[in-house]
This record gives sequence, structure tokens and C-alpha cells, in this order.
Amino acid sequence: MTLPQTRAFQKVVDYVEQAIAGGELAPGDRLPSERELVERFGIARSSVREALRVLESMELVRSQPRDPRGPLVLPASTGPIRRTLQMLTATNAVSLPELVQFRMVADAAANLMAATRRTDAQLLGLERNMARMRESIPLGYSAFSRLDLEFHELIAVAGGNTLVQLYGDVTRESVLTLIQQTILDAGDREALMRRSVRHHAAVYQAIADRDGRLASRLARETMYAYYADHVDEADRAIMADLVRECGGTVPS
Amino acid sequence: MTLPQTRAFQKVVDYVEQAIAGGELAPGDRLPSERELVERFGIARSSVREALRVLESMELVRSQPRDPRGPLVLPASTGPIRRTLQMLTATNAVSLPELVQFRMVADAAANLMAATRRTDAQLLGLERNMARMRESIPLGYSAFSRLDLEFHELIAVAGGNTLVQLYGDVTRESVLTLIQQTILDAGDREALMRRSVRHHAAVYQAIADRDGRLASRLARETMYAYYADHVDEADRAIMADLVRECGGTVPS
DNA sequence: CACGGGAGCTGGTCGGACCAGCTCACCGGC
DNA sequence: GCCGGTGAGCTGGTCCGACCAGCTCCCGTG
Repeated sequence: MTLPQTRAFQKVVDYVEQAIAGGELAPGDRLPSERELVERFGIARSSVREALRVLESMELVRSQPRDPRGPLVLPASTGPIRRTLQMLTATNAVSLPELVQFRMVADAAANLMAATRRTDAQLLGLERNMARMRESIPLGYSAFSRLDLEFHELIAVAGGNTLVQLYGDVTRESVLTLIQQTILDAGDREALMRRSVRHHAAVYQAIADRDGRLASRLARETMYAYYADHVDEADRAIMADLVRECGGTVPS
Repeated sequence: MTLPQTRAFQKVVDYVEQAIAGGELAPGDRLPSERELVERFGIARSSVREALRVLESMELVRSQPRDPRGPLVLPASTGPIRRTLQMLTATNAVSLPELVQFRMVADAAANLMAATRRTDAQLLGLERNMARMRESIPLGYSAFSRLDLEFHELIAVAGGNTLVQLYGDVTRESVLTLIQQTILDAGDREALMRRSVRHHAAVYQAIADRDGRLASRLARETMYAYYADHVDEADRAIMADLVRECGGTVPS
């Protein structure tokens, strides 16, 4: 009883996890109430509650106070991935060069896919984002960078690949938190923003023209131009390789 | 008291999360004991335990029974990312084409980086893996596929980018679980394995020669060859785009 | 100074208690 | 006969107290 190898709450967690993975529990379904789980699994309510907290932190389930229908089963979420990666970058388990290199690859893929799959409506969304971005230049870098993120996210959505979108989003956010201070300290922020707007316009045009390879190359060349100076020589060499991988060129 | 917007255990979770992110708590450190957390946060022990279960499920902390030193702070882990992605694929929130497309990009990047950064020792590791793989062909597909995964993981490690490595690993695992049955049902598994060995040999040679662009192209072309028949036309087109992105060619 | 044993903690689990308030079925009015 | 308001019966959130087995560390012993 006391040390049955697996802790009491784990039984409930395992059961619910497998039930969701196996399709027996679908989003919108309800788990039995805490007191009913107590009886079904033969464990104390505090143990059941621990299990529910774990399942909640995995975003598989949500308990709502005083809901007689029981805990709600949620649709599979990417939240834990985001949170975990943020923690990894916060503790320096993942470095800026790694993030930047990965972003080169992910953004390039997103651009490539978006060029093929984008709809006219999505193109319009990009256009509107660019307009707002131009207007935001006088408002300062933080407003601008939010729109910058949004631009890339719109492209990732248009690309239609959940993984490219998810990993790209997370990585962009992390890059921004790591680099923001550097940029704020740097000299001519407005010139930086203007350059950014030009780059976006070029990418937009490539996607509008359905020229995926160009859109991809632009992503990599732009990332190189932005970040090459912020990493050491070895990482810069890898970044240059990544630019060349898709036929791009790096300034010498 | 009853509905203070945020639940009692959340206070502890937030505190520990921020302390770890901010560097005040480092791996190897100890949290105060449960009973001490009770006093510090002014909440009941059951609430403290819920918090610890949540932190444990994020792999930030580990409680060990009867350890008077208190819960152990762990090094940042990628475990939750792996588990979450497995759940996403299990519930079909992420489809096979998405996984395959992402793998094309991630494996290509891993190969490219490995060609530049690999050490001779790592090259030797790849060689040994290939030898074991050849020997494993008669042992059946599951042993073989394990070695296949290992080959790619070795390359990813040699590439030296944590993100490429992590995402690649997770994605390869997921692809395997989704495709394994199909392959087991398919006709000539042995021919498939032999082809795989040849592909690995080619990638190995490119990495040995430090020809990153070739290694990258091989990754994409190989993935296309393996999986193009298992996806619909639209996704196949994207895969073809990805092959061409790095200058590769697709069979017509 | 080395070592062995016990005291004092620890985490794991259980049970019971109270609170505020959402739901739903039931009942009464229209 | 249909609709709408209401109260009973639950729910989840929190707390408290209790017991168990056993790891650690300290102190006293040799």
C-alpha cells in the first residue's frame, strides 16, 4: 500500500492519458467527478486531485469549480511545448545561435510552403500587417516587434504545417526575448525597423508570386543579415552554410 | 479565501517556476520540505503537494520519498515536449504528412551541420551504427528501425544544435509509430531495409567528406522517396518543393 | 578518530470536514 | 400543455489531522 512502486495518483494519470490517446476520451467529454474517481480507483481524494493537477498541467483536462458535470477533456494542446521551450531558453539550455539557426530553417520552410498554399485572403492579411507595421515605426520597437512576430506567424499559418508553425512561433518568441535588449541598446533602431519593413515586402512579393524558393532564400539571407554579428565565428559559419543550402549567398 | 482568482497551489508553482527561470534555483538545489512550504505560503499541505505534482510533471523538480533534504531541482528537460508531441500525434492533431515534411527540413539541417561540425569520433560512431544495422537486417524491422533512429540521432548530435536535435528526435519517433504498421504490412521489407542501408552509406560519405549540401540534399530526396507514396497529392507537391529548395530533384 | 544506532525528519496516503455556487430536475404558474 | 423560476444535490477548492515506512544526520560509544 505505502510503496507500490507507482504512486497512487499515477494510476489515474496513466488511465486518462491512455484513454485520450486511444480515442476513448474525446475533447468535450467529461471525466467522472473527483469523488467518483476516488471510488473507481480506490484511492483518496487528495490523490485524485494530484492526478487532476498533473493532467491539467499537461492541458489534457480542465477542472472547473462547482461544475457537476466533472472535469472537461480538452483538445490536444501545444501549450506545454511552448512553456517547456521558454523554460529551456530562460535557463540557457538553448542558446541564441541555436535558436537563430533553427529559425532560419523553420522560417524558410514556412515561407516555401506559404508560397504554394497561401490563399488570397491570407495574402491580404499579410498586406494589412505590413501597413500596420509601417505605421508603428514611430511607436517604438516593442509594438513593432509584436507586429513582426505576427507577420511571420501569418506566413506559418498559411504554410499549413502545424509543426513548422508551432516550432517557428516558439522559436521566434524566444529569439526576441533574448535579443530585444541588444537591439534596444543598438544605435539606429528606426533604420533597423525600416530595413525590416523592406525585407517583409520582398518576402510578401515572393509569396504573392508563388515563388517559394525565393521566399525561402530571403528568409535565410535576412536572418543571416540580422544575426550574424551577434554570434561567434563557428556559429556564423553554420549560418552561412544554411544560407547556401538553399542556393543563397552571404556577404563576404 | 475560497475563490481568490488563482488557486492556492498555483502560488507555489509560479514561485518555483520563476525562481528557476531567474536562476535563483539551480539544478541540484533543494526545495524546502512540504511542511515548510506550507508555512511559507500559508496554504495546506495538500495544496503544496498539488503544486509539487505539477512541477514534477513539468520535470522541473523531483520529490523523493523520505528524503529529508527536500524536493530536488532538476536540470531543464525536454521530456514534456516529447510527451506532448506524442499526444498530439496520437490524437491526430498532427498528421503524417506534416511530420514527414518537417523531418525533411530538420534532418537536412542536421546533416548539413553535422558535415561541418562532426568529429572523427562521431564519424566512427556512425560507422559502427551502420555495421550493426547491416547485421540486424535478418532480425526483423523493429530492431532495424531502432538502429535507424539511432543513426539519425547520432547525426543530429554531431550537428550540435539542440533544437534541431530535439525536434528531429521527437518527429522521427512519431513518424515511426505512425508508419510502422504500414511498413510491416508492405511487401518486401528486406529490400526496404537494404535500400535504407544504402541511403545511410551515402549520407555517411557526404558527412565524412564534409559536403554539407550533398548531405542535406540526400536527406530530403530520401525522405521523398520513402514517403511520397503515403501522402496525398497536395502534400506530395509540398514535399517536392522541399526537395527542390535545396537544389535536389524529384523523380517524375 | 572511526563507526554504528537511534531520533527526527521526510514524502505518500488516507479520511473527514467545510464552503460557495453551478446545474438540472422538478414544480408551479400561465 | 408549455414555459420559467427555484431549491436540492452535487461539485471542486481548501484545510486539518493522522499514520506509515524509511532515509539522513548527529551524537554517543568504542
